[in-house]
Parts: sequence; structure tokens; C-alpha cells
Amino acid sequence: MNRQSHTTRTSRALPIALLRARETVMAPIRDMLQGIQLTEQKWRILRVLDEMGEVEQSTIANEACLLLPSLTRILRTMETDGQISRRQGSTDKRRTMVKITDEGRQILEENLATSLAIHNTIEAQMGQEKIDNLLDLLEELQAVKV
Amino acid sequence: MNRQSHTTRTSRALPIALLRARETVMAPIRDMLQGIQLTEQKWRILRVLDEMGEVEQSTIANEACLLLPSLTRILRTMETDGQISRRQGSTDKRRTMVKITDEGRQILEENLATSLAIHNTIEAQMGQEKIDNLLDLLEELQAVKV
DNA sequence: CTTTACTACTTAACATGTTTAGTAAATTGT
DNA sequence: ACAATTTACTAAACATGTTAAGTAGTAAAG
Repeated sequence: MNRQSHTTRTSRALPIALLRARETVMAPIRDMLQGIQLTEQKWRILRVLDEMGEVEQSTIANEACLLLPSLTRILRTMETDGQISRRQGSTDKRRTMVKITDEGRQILEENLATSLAIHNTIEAQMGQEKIDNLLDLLEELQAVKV
Repeated sequence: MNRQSHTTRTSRALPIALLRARETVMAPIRDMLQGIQLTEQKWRILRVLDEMGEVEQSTIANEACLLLPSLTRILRTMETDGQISRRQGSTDKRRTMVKITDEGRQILEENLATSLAIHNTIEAQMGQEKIDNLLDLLEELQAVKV
């Protein structure tokens, strides 16, 4: 067809462009995670918890871009595996407060070097200025009301 | 914790930033797709096929960011639903050549307006220049060797 | 020409994504 | 105080994501 009649070229469509760019960045991270028996989602959860401390599940869902039903299942196994701990909220008993355990934090520490190395490889090829520029634009896009 | 000791803030980590930005853009598109009984993946496949004509499955997988096992299943139902057609490759019989049907193309046409409206809403808030800049940076990131 | 390796896919199994429905606790309206 | 609504989560069902293994067709090596 090659007509570009109905829509923009997919390479200039934001959703696909964002997805493809993400696949590029995630490929080596997925390799790292496979070595430590962790999924991409669990890695995101650990990072959010390390950054935010003890938070309720809805917050994790928002920050890590997961839906609550997925999170329910994932946290169940992460608790069993000792990477996170959960307790019922004290004032609001509907809430489940979650925090990272020492074991979970250790996983982050052990893989920090690899994670940084991947970031540096990308930065070396694109330049820090462009990466910063990209991150600024992405933050701005996130804030758009749709 | 709020220490940012182990890693970058997640908002400045490329994988999460890309994911969050994508969620923002996809939210209204998902609403549109729900109305026409189409998943995000099937929509991507239709757009790639409309753009590229008749291609083999591996090409679709690459362009639409899907793994072949997922694609096998999805194309099976799309063929049943009359949105795409498949035939065995003539010279290389391992290949399966796929193309969009008139019915599939009609789905694209019927939703073009909505799709454009969503893009315009985003553009109105961010400005065309920034969007173009973002798309350029995303294309560049995709091309990085990791 | 035959063995070997590789390519393009398919199948199967399990994790996650996504929607709908349900439950219990908190909040609101009267 | 009490019914109605909302919030935070869980359960279930089905689609897709992901990995490993299998199949058939093709290309390469000897």
C-alpha cells in the first residue's frame, strides 16, 4: 500500500514510537533481569518502593504503570519470595501498605552497576543533552490532559 | 526512603518514563478501541499492514513490537474475523504472507477521525514543535545499538 | 548429494494485561 | 443515625507477553 492515506506513518505515531523506543531500551535490561529471576514488572515495583518508602497499592499501580488486578497477583508472589512486606492500613483499613524488605533492596543494590552501565551505553551514543531533552519532553507528555 | 541512593529517580529512568508517557497517550485510544471491539495490538497490526502492504509475519512482529507466538494467536482470530488474509509464501514456503482486507481497511477509515482528534488534542497542549522534537528523539533512541 | 545448520513459524505453559464483577471499609447526603 | 455512594482492593475470565521446545522448509558445508 505505502500510501499513508489513512493515518500517519507508524514511525511518527506517538504510541508506536514510544513502544519501539522502549523495546530498544528494555532489551538489555530484560537480559539482566532474566539472570536474577525477576520480571520487568517486579523490577519496577522494587524501584518505586525503594524511592517512595511504604505506600499503598494504588500508589504503586500508578507509579509503576500496573493495574491493580495485576499488582494483587504480583505482590502475592513477591511477599512469598520475601522481596516486599505488606500490612493493613492503620487508620484506613481498606488500604494495604507495602514496603520493600532488606532482601528486596539487596536485589536493587546488586544490579545497580549493570543498570547504570546500560544507561551509560545509551547516553554515550545519544549524548546526555538529548537524553535530558527527551526525558523533559516525556514528563511533559505525561502531564497532558486527555 | 526518598534517598535516590541506589538508582535514578524513576521519573528520570527511560524505561518507566517511556511507559508512563505511553499510558497517557494510549488512554483515549484504548477508549476508542473498546468501542469497536479491537485490542491495541490488533490496531497496531492493521496500521502496519495498511502502511506496508503484504508482508511476512516476522516483519509485522518487528514493526508492531509483538513476539511471534503472540502474533500467531492474534492473526488467527483476525483472519477468522475477516480483517486480514494469509497465504503461504510462493518462493519460500516457510513464510506466511499477510495483508489487510477491505474490511480491515474500513475499520481504519472509520476510526481515522477519532485517532486524529486524539493526536490533535495532545498537539494543542504540547505544541507541534515539541511533538516533532520528541518523535525525532524517539526515532534516534530506537536506532541505538545496545 | 547429503548432512548440518538455520529460518519462519507453531505449540504449550505460565506470567501479566485487561475488563467485569464482587467485597469490605470509609465517606457523603439527608 | 442511616441509606447511598465512593474507595481500595480481590476474584475470575479471557487476551496477550514471554520463554522453551518442536516442526517444516531452506540454505550451507562437506
